[in-house]
Amino acid sequence: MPTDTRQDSDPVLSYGMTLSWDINDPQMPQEPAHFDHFQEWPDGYVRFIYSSQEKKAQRHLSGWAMRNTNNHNGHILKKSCLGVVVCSSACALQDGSHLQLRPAICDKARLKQQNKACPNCHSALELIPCRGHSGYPVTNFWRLDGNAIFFQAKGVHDHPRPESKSETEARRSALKRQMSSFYQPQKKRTQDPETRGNQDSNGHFNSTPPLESTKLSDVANDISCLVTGQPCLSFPNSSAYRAPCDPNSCQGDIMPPFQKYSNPRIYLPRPPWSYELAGPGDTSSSPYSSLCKDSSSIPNDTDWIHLNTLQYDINPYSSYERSLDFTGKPTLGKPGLGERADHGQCQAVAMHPYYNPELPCRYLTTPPAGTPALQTVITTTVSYQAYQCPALKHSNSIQEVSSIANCNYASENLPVSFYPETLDPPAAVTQAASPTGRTPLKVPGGCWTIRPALAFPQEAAPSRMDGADAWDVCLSGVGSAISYLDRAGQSINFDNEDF
DNA sequence: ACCTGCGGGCTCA
DNA sequence: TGAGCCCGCAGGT
Repeated sequence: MPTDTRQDSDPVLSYGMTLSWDINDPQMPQEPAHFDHFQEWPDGYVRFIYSSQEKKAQRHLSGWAMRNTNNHNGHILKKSCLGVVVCSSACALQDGSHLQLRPAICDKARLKQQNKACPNCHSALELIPCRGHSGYPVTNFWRLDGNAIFFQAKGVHDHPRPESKSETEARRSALKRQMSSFYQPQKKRTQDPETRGNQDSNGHFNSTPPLESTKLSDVANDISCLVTGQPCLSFPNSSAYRAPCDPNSCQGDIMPPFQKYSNPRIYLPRPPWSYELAGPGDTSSSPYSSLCKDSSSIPNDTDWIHLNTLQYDINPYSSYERSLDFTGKPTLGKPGLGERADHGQCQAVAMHPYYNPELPCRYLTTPPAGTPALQTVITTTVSYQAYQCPALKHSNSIQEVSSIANCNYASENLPVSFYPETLDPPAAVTQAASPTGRTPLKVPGGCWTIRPALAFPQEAAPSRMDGADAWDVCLSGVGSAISYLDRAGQSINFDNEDF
């Protein structure tokens, strides 16, 4: 039975955190009185206790791309984060967003995934490894004990969120359903020359061969990177996309009823913020309608169409979490990049925009020698305050950046908003901020913000660059976030012709 | 094809 | 010894 709202709405008071235990303890808390609601995006040094009946917990699911890691303990399942796949050139989509693909769990599949070119700029795709745990990937531990599933996370993800697992699964299942009805209409359509090869003036996709000459399975795999049922980038009725429940807990679970749309063959990712899209309902004038007319314009590799714009991990929550005295053994910081050579990231350090030394970024930062691991030195005071989401393009203002990112955070990364009474984002934010007693204010346009007064402890370290720069660089999706705000304030207007 | 869990084995501190 | 990683295998979807 889940804990009451109050408990879960407070990271500290989440039931798992109220009890003192460690995943490695010989004896786990017996007969837990309460269970936490499942957290799809656990971040920070958190612990949860789930019911053994919780399906997602049973499957050890996570929004993060976690791969199994052998810890030589049959009773404790350990998983480490794979990070996120991005374009090596960090190319911006027309709306300013960036690729944030979910790394394949399978090593082979992941290599294959990285060998693909970014269809947006034809650069290589690169894997940003997670180094959120003292230079190592964030690890999650699962342990079944009695009627409880104990979950413990160690580390703070230092990369954007990938596409969630549930999104991927839902998209694939949706794709399966669509593929059956796809082939016939497509076959007919390819006989119509007017419907082919005229989607992209840059030739990015217009050379895509007809599906008849393309393995359907390939198409399926590629399209599988499209999102779950977001039809043709149009939002026929934005209200249909408003999450009927918390977007965090329901990511991918709540599938837009795409079947009802007239042309459901092409699905584009549902950006995180699509949950909140409440703009003018009719977007039938979307430029993407042209794409929808012709499935032959489906890019060979549509992985890139993952507009995870706002999934940057700002995590005031995590900062708060890190201020706790974690029961785990502190881990001294380790050199980050140097030890990552085996991950093939050295080159990325030199080439990858995310690692650009001239562009201070969390991905680049290496814990200074002698600096305690981040989880052990947190004294971060997260000052929640209202901040107005700016409605301007690509600003260098850290405040604007952070506010945007936190808009997302507030709506999506709060592991506390899993209750019907918190389904309303403002309510969720309010609850999230409640530990500090500070309540965010609603921003015109429906964007709720929580702005941390301080950067992360890492950023606060002497060796780290100015926090504003870091924010500015790392939050590469801000452009699209702002664009979204623009759109939200006006109308949903996707105009990426590359689609 | 891919995900997932398991487990052997290696390196390093 | 513990942590982290790599790899292969098997079962499932």
